[in-house]
Parts: sequence; structure tokens; C-alpha cells
Amino acid sequence: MFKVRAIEIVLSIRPAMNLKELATKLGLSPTTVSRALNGYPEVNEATRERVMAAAKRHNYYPNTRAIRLATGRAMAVGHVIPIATRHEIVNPVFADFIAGAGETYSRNDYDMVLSVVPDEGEEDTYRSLKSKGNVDGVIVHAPRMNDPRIPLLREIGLPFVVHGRATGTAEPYCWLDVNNRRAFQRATEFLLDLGHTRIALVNGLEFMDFAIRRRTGYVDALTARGITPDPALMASDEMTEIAGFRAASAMLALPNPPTAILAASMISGMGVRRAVEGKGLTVGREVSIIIHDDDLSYMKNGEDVPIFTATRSSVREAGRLAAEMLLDVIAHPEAAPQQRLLEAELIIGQSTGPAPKG
Amino acid sequence: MFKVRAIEIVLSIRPAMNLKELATKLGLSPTTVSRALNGYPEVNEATRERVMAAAKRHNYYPNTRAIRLATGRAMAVGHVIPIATRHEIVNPVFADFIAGAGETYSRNDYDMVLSVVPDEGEEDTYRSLKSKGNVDGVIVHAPRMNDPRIPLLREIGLPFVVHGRATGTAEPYCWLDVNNRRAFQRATEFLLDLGHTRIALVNGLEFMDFAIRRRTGYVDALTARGITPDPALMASDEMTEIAGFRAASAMLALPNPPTAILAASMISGMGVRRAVEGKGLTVGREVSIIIHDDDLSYMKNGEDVPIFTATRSSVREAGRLAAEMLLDVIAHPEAAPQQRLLEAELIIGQSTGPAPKG
DNA sequence: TTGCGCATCCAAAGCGGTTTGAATTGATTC
DNA sequence: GAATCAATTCAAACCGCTTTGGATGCGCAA
Repeated sequence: MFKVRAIEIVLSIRPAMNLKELATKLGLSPTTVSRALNGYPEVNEATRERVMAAAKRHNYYPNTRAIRLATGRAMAVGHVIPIATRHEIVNPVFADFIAGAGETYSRNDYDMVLSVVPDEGEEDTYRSLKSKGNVDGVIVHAPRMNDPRIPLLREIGLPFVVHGRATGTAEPYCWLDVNNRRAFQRATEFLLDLGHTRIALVNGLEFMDFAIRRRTGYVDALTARGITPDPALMASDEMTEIAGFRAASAMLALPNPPTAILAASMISGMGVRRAVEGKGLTVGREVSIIIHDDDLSYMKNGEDVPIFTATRSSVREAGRLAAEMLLDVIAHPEAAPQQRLLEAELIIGQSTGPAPKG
Repeated sequence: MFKVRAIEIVLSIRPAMNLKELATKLGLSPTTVSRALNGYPEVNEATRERVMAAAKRHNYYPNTRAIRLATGRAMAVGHVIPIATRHEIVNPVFADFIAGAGETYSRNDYDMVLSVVPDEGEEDTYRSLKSKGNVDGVIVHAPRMNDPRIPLLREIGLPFVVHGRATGTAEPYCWLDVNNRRAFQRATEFLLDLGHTRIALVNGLEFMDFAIRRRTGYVDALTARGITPDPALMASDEMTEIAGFRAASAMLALPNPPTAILAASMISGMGVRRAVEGKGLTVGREVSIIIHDDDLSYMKNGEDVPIFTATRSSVREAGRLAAEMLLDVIAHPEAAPQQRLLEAELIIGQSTGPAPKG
């Protein structure tokens, strides 16, 4: 009994083999072993193979902490998530973005570190992340108008990529965004082409940059066809089922109700649908609905919910691409800021149809 | 122009002040400065204050990478998220758990590192996390029956805490779980007390441990009152809106339909509600519904959705507590495995009422 | 034969902290 | 007045890797 236990303890306590030990075992210097493993040219191919084999055999893994200190790089990327507001991790869209970004980091041997901090501590977090050297760069989530994080990050010299854009920021910076304006413009045009003229917008909160752009696209499309946007047909609220339900219910109760509704997300779209059906109307006949579909992996349009006509853009893919961009920025800090605009595609589903005859 | 640019570059390139520099500036040895900052007793209080002040003034932050190498601790905790399946990050519940855990880590100056890896790579990930020394411990998510990760982690000696339990694992291990069996037992009893006898269960996938326990609780409660569980009233599927809708619709179409339905989550509960209303029935009168409510921050029962009667247990709080447990295990690796069972509370909402008179 | 270049390999100096083992000093004890 | 002790402080080793600046040996042109 005691004996067995002692052995276990020894086994679990024995530290992992390190470079020096491996080198000794091979009768080589740590320098050569390190170079052999890292693919440097100044080492004999036969030697390299011997080293690689030995490393595998003794399953040697270089200690990440030592590498990080020696190279001066963190090999890690940060995502700072403020709590208290209901718009971040809280938001189911966020999880998919993180999943996408995480795939990229895994492939490149980077760690993804999430910092969950109180709202007011976000700036301090960036500062300390930088000066303590925990990460090589960060992704900025959910930009707002004149977002203070952008000048801050530039000032402290921490590489970053913004997911979305911050209206009002003058200096160029790295970002990756979906063309929200164009997406909602196209969706609106699609409805106009179907003969709709009373088209409503159930938007997200309009201090978020993407919501502003969506409204612009919607308004532009209407205006271009000579239709004056009706404030009664524009709502702005959280993107929840109940908010969608309420906004749509109110609009449908108007003397001159909409025949088509644009919803900001799948969830609010479900609320809109409930409102329409609750009025005894049929979606796609009396009332058309178009949603924006982030292509969430746990809630596929047409799989988990009936097929909505939608402007679709995978937020997970956006996560992958934003992460790639960030790694690139980290590798080439002096390069000009990259910017990338993804286009959403218009998916025709069963929730839209010709405008009902007056 | 050039001048300004040059200054910027110098500013952004100048490395952060380090211990040695600070020590020199103070006319002290690095040893003393380090000790002063870390609260060791063998340093004069006057000196300590001088050091603290200087550190703040020059805003010195110790380099995390160096600390990690020197102390041999990663000061980081891992969460491994397999992709490909639809049950992890993918799952909106997961985000809230992570947020809760993240709060704990922030408070304790630990980093939270998320590894998003392909399903089949999960075991290798744990191995490499351990041998490369990236983390001091991990949280195991979504345990299944006879989960292979538990023996693996024990074997490689990486501290861990399981969120949930793994039926079939013999050796004791650390876990934190909600008493799912009791929660569903109580919910079922509550319905029985209201006079219901045809009670249905719309469960999650039953290879997940929590789903098994919930069914047990449900079956036990029925059996204890002399009611034989009816297989036609038990469904098991993804916890999506559409799955809830389909399962409930099928049950309500039976010759002898249920008068009450237990749903595994808020989302599937919404599907159940849609099915009930779609049949022209009223929730809380003809059909009672009880859901399990994870108290998700982006979807509050009674705020974003009408109030359901529910068994409630905050998954975010679970994240906080599990993280605390893990930090404790890391600090005292030799201690006996901790285990903690959280009780869900029964929230009485508007979705339940007395059984309709036959 | 000498010298140069190339291919290999290695000793040692970092990276920026923590921690061990002593040294220094002034006060206390006998 | 010598020895002892507690309070402070420091020099140096160490954590495990990378990287600089040589060595070493050998083939080959001069």
C-alpha cells in the first residue's frame, strides 16, 4: 500500500524532461538540440533526425514558459470581455466568434486568453496586459462610436484588431467587419422589388456601430426609391426574442401596419414571427420577414428554426479571419493597418413573398 | 514630421522598466526590491514604502513571463473546448459558465486560456498543456458516461475540476454539479401535487450525464406515486427550440396527451410553449410547463421571456465556484478531492396550474 | 603547404524574475 | 568587552530555453 502510493507520487512529481537532459542523453550541447528541433540550417541532417527521434521517444516538449521568456514573445492573444453590460460574452454571438478565433490560434500554436473584467476596468486591463507582457495582441469586441479603446491601444503600443468598426475614429486602424450597411440595403431593396413599401426595421441598440450602419443601409434603400422612412417603423432595442415580439406587435397594431419587417438577428426574428402569427397573419404572405443570420453553430437557420430569408454572414468565420489578421499584425507590426470588409449573402427562404395586394 | 515619427517609435519600442533598473534607481539590490514588492517580512517597512512608491511612480509591472519561469507556475488555467460536436462553446450555456469562471480568475490574477481543438485532439491537448507547462490546471466540461478524460488527467497529473459528474467513474475526483436528479424530482412532484398524472419529459441528449440524472429524478418521482412512466411521454434530443417544438407537438397529438411537460432548458421550453399554443391550448391552464433555467444573463426568465415555472440554478455562479475549487486544488494538490452539489431552487411562474378536470 | 570557406557544433550570455545562503549592522546579553 | 541575535540587505544561483560569438575539422583552391 505505502509502496504503491510512494511510486505514484514519484511518478507524478518527476518534472518533465528538459532540453539539457535531452542534450546530455544525446551527447550534444543544448544549443544544437534546440537548433535541431527548431529547424535551423546549421545542423547536420543526420543529427537532426537523431534529435527528433530522441525527443519523440522521451516525449520531450519544450517548456512554454522558458520559450516565452527567452524569445520575449507571449505567444498568446487576449480577448477582453467587460461584464456588467449585457452585450458581450453574454451575447450568444460572441461565443461563436471566440470559437472561430480559437481555431486559428490553435493552428498557430498561440494561446487565447480571455479576461473577464468589470466594465470600468477594461482600460486598466489592456495596460497591464501590455506591461506585464501576458499577450502579444488583442481583439477589440463590440466597438462603439468614438471608442476610447482604439486610441488607448495605439498609445500603449499593443497590437490589435477590431471586430467591427468605430464610427468617429479618425486615425486608421486594423479592423474586420461585415458590410452591415450593404446587407441591410440589399435586403430592403429585395423587399422593395417584391412590391413592399411599408417596410419596418427592428434594429439592435443603436449605440453599437453595426446597428447604426444597418439603419443607414435601410434608410438609403428606401430613400433611393423615393420612400420617406417612417419613424414609427423603426425600433431599436436589445436583440432578444421578447424585444422583437414587442416591437413587431406594436408596429402591426398601427393603422397602417408594415407588410415587411427586417430583424437584426435570428432571435429577434423569432419574436417578430411570434408577433405576426399572434395577429393571425401568415409569415411570407401577409407579412414578410428578413433577418440577419450570424450562422450560429447552435442555431442554424433552416435547421433549428424554419427557414428565414436572411442576410447571412458567419460570425465564426469572422473570428477565424480576425485572428489571422491579428497574428499577421503581430508578426509585422510596422505594416500599414489592414482592413477587411466581408459581404453578407442574401439567402432566400420562406419568410418573404410579394407584397399583399392593397 | 520625421522628428515626431522618430519620437513615437522610440516611445513605443522602449521596453518596460524591469526589476534591475528599478533596483538601480533605488540604490537597492533586485533581491530586496522583489521582496519589498511581494510583501516578504524581511524588509524594512520604510524601505518597502520607498520601493512601492518608486514602482508606482515609474509604473513598473513585473514581467509575467519571467515570474512564470522563475516560480515554475503558469498562473493560468485551461478550458479545452472540442469543436465539431454541437455541445460545447456552441452551447449558449457554456458562455455563461466561462464568464463566471473568468471572474474568479481575474480576481486571483490567473489567466484563463481557452483551447479550441478538433474533437479527436482533446486528449493530446491535455497532454501538451501539461508537458509544455501552459496551465496549472483545467476545467472539464460536459462530462459523459465513463468519461476518458478523467483517468487521463489523473494519469498525467494535471489538476482538474469537472463541471458535472461522470457516471461510471469509480475513483473519486473533484467535481461541482447541480443536483439535477433532485431538481427534476421536485419539479415532477410539484406537478403531481397539482393533480397532473400525464407528465412528459422533453429531455436533452441522454448520453450527457446531466440528462441521465434528470430522467432519473423524473422517473423516481412518478414511480413513488405509483405512476408508471410512459415511454411515449419521454423525448430526448438537442436542447433547441425546434426540437422542443417537435417533441411537444408529437406528444400533444397522442390520444392521451400530457397535461404537463418538463423541458430541459429555456430554449426547448420556448419550443414546447409554441407547440402548446399552436394547438390552441393555453399554457398554465390546459398544459403546464416547467423548464430548467440556467439563469443565462442574456436571456432571463421573466425578463426576456414570459415567466416559466422553473428549476433555477445559475450556471454563471457554477462557473465562479468551479474556478474557485480549481484554484484551491492547484494550491493544495495533495488534499482529498473536493465535491460540491448545488441545489436548484423551484421558481413558481405562470406556466403551471392545477391539472384540468378530466 | 598554407589558407580560406563551409559545415557543424558548443560555451556562455542573456531573458527578468525568485530564492538560497551569507554578509553587515546595531542592539542585547553575560 | 566578547559573543549572540535579530533585522536588513545583497551576491549569486537558478528557472529552461534562445542566440551570439566563437571553436573545430575538413575539403579544396592557390
